[in-house]
Amino acid sequence: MITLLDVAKHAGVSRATVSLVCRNSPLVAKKTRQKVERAIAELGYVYNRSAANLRSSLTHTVGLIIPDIANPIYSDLLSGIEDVLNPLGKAVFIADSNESHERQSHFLQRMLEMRVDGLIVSMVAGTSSDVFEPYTRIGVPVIQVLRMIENAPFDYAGINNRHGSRTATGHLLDLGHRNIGFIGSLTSPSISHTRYLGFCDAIQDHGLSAESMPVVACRHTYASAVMATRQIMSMSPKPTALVCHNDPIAFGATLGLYELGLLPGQDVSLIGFDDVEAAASWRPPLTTMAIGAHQIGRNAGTLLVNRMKDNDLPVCIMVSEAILKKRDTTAPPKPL
Amino acid sequence: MITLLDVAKHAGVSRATVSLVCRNSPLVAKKTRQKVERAIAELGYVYNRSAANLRSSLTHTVGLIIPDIANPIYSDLLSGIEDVLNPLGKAVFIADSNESHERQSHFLQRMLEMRVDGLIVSMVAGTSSDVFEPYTRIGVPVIQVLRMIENAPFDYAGINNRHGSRTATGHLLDLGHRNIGFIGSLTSPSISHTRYLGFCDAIQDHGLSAESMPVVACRHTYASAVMATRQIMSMSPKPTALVCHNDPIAFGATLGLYELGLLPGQDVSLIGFDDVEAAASWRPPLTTMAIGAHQIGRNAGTLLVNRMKDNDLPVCIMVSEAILKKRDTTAPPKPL
DNA sequence: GCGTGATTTTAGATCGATCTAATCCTATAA
DNA sequence: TTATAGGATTAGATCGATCTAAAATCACGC
Repeated sequence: MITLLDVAKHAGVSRATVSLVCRNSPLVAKKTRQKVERAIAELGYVYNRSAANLRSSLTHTVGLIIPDIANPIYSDLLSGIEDVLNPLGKAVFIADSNESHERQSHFLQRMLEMRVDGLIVSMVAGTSSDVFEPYTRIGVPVIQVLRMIENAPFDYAGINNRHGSRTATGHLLDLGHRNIGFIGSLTSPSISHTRYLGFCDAIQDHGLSAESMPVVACRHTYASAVMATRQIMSMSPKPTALVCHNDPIAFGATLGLYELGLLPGQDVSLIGFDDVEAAASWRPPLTTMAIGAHQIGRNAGTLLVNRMKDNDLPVCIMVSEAILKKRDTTAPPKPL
Repeated sequence: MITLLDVAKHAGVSRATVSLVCRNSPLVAKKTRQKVERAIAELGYVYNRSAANLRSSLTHTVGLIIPDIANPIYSDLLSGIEDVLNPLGKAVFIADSNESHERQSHFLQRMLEMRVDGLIVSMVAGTSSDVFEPYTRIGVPVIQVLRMIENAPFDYAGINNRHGSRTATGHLLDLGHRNIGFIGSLTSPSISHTRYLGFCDAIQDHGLSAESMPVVACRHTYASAVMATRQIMSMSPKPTALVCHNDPIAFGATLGLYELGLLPGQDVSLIGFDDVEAAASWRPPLTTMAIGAHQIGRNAGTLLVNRMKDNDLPVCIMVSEAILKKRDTTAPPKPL
């Protein structure tokens, strides 16, 4: 195995110099750098990160733990995070907890052992802030993203779910709907509940009773959403519009409506949440609340960068507002 | 920072013993193990993987590079890989090349530097086997999955795309369709072409001319697939059935058909490829070719395990057959 | 009590980088 | 010619684990 020493001998310099070249240090003279780079190429030297990490305090590695790799918002989130961190030479390592506490703590442990410079986590529902204690003890910053623990001493980047949901519901009320159903999520109950509160806010804003509106919940599969739609459409008062916890559920709901012989946007209005890539190209194009997952990723990345510079900063909570994307699944209710 | 030495002192044993405990060695006596484990807990010791990796030859880490984290087949693939590797104590690190050669080689470099024990890669279209040369030189095994380079000296786990596509097309022909369109992929042109060849095989099996059948291609977004569908349905001969490169494109095609006022499975038959989770719960449930991505992941994991045991094994190509999942989007052509 | 073999434990060298602080150049000014 | 500043380079210690081979301990029969 070729090491720094071999390269150094071959280039006629010291190990220290080669090490500086590998790290693009401005200290080393142009000529020397070229000489060393040639030697590296000629010998086929491969940098050993374990050795580097052992000696230095930074690993230039950050961990990202997400609860569901199949949910498209997380690929947007990832690209936002990488936008900020890659230019700084940080590699982002992704792990999918799959909504399992066991898997989540396994990855937490592993990432701690590899001494990540920081951790960004969208945590499994019901996570206690205790699980991050080893991180705080060692001084590794933790950033929460999209999901958060109340009063936990960690930065957070996410959106205002309650207000977004209120806006979504308000949009339907403004169109004239008076019987509006809510399809929540069993998979992320906490966010779903917050969005339900926003739903109630809007209903009450219009002087109506939120308690009388039909509510169901489902999991994040089309089959589950189709079933929930069938269920909610048979409840009374029969809804003329549906607020869905997120876009995948809204997609399932359109399929459910098709099956009932109802046209989304004509017979029944429908609004989603997240504005995933597929929402605009769905047929009919889905009205939804854009959360800007990419930007949230950038925010999380920035929070981490700041905290890596100075871990004594006060806790920072960055909450952005969701924006209504009016497309074709919402319209005034059909006259009887 | 607490090290092995601190734990050793606290427990009244040597560093070596603590090290053995950390690695669950059967060498250490039960009593000693408990003593050490207590010390670890009391001191809040965190294992330092960089130090371990520097000294030992294995890092118990494998790299996985995929081209599109948003495609659901890769989450199935991942879970299959983890099924095999996690029980052996290997951690899988995922990176998304996003179909970019630059990103792919960046991750290849990084994973090599961290000395992964093995690499599983679904490579960007047009990748040359040269990019893996550093891996072979150092002796790190590389496994190709789902996508492969012809004649490259690496193991492969995937499916028989040509035969699967032939089966899919044959199914439509058996139902009586004679004008069948093919919607290919611009994103993975190589696989798409192979599937097109299978399409032609089936057409020719039935004594028809493949050249006369309408063919279009699109990207992996619903919008692109909707447009492709509109396009292909206006070509002549007007197809009564469509073979789609994969399920997401087939989903887009159903949306396109709805928009044209055509019912999938009644007015026009439709078959996908992959059998992603959403296919069964789609409305109408999508007929497709199941590739068993989870099992392919297990196969890739197994190939890697074998090769980690003995890197002198001859190259092994594991090609499984896709299975027809007959659901509701395929039916005999409508009588005129 | 002692030899024997199996089981546990350990000392000390080692992996390959980075860090610190010192030294070596080189160019310019006095 | 020499002093000096500043840039470029380096020697040697160090990070925290694992490995090897040897030593210590234990169990047991004679």
